[in-house]
Amino acid sequence: MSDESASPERSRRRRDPEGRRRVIVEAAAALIVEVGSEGLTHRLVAGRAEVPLGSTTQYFATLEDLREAALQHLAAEIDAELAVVRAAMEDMSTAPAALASAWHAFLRDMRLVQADNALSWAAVHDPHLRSLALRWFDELVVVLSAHIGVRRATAVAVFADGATWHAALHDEPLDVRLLADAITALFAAPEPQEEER
Amino acid sequence: MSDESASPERSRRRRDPEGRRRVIVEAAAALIVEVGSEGLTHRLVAGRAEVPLGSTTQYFATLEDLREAALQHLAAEIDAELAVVRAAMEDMSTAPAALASAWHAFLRDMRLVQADNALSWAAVHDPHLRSLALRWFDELVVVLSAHIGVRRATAVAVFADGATWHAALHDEPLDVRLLADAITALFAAPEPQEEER
DNA sequence: GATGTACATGTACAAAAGTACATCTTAGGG
DNA sequence: CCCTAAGATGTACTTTTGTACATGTACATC
Repeated sequence: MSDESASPERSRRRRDPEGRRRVIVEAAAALIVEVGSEGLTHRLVAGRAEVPLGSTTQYFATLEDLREAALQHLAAEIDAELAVVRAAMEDMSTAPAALASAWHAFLRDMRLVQADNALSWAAVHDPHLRSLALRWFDELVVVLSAHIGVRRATAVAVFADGATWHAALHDEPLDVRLLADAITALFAAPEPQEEER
Repeated sequence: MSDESASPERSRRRRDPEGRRRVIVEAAAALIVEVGSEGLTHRLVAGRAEVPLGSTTQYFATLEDLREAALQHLAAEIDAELAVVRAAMEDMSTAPAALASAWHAFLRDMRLVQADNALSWAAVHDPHLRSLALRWFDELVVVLSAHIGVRRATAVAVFADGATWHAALHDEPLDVRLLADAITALFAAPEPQEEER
């Protein structure tokens, strides 16, 4: 019943290696968001990307390679969203509320939330993906550290991660007020000396 | 190379429906911790439980049923650990530090951490598992709410969840001092009136 | 316009996995 | 001691999947 042949005339498409590769990666990324990286199959990707099965194996030697390319694509998308968060930190006086607002905006994008979930889960059992999964976490800590120190920054990032899972499991983000209150509190948490000996 | 026939004499074991079922569920639970609920297969479970393939299909009509039984088993284990956390809340004066300490103990048990990861991930795409995955979260919120209100309790639970993922992705828990500082701060966060209109 | 190369496409094949089921064996009642 | 139902076991069958590869075709070059 699949409309694989929706356009009976489309017998063969133009040659476009880069475009083809892009389409495949994007389809794989979308599928990972929907079914997880473990549910990925060549045939699913081919169907979603509307390319023949053979194309998915031609551009990626193994399914694992395709998976990784797709996860990298998702990580980049998540990372792009962090630009907003970074901007929220410009004015330190409004930082906690602005950060809460920026994070709330991120949480409203279920696609990104589930992308992060998939990436984190995949990284748990594949250390090779750890740096990818922790990219936004580490960057967030770096950005925040300049203002509130490493330990408070880490606490805020941990809370942000928890909020992401909460949003995924409740199909909607926590209200921005709660985020703001929590982040404000964490900004003011005690920061013990790290260098004391 | 598998020592499937370690005891050449063990041609057939005694009849023991309940024990057999238990062994299968426990093997499945252990495997879910190791490879995730999506990596579960009848043959993997049979191998781990050292029972014939047929036994895994006899006690569970479908693999999905076995998966769910195993996840339920893991949820119960996690839940049991919450008893310690509950105890930490008895003396309110030391509550934040005691809670941090109890949670740190939980995070040191990688098996439980990864069990929680697997459960959460599975629940993201299977709403049927949501209540199972949120069991400890909801219970923690209930316990904390009595002392600090729903909103602060939720913030603490969200942080705890984030800390669980952090531990999983770093192969070790955050230091107990950071947990304590963050939880203390969240205990003191502003709690807006919820009923105001 | 010929031609060769790189890409597009369809098909085939072996391995893995879910499931069904026929066949044995145990244990408890007659 | 016999007999039968419930459980234990091994195997076979079908579907799905990763991957290889043979073949077809567009496009740059001459």
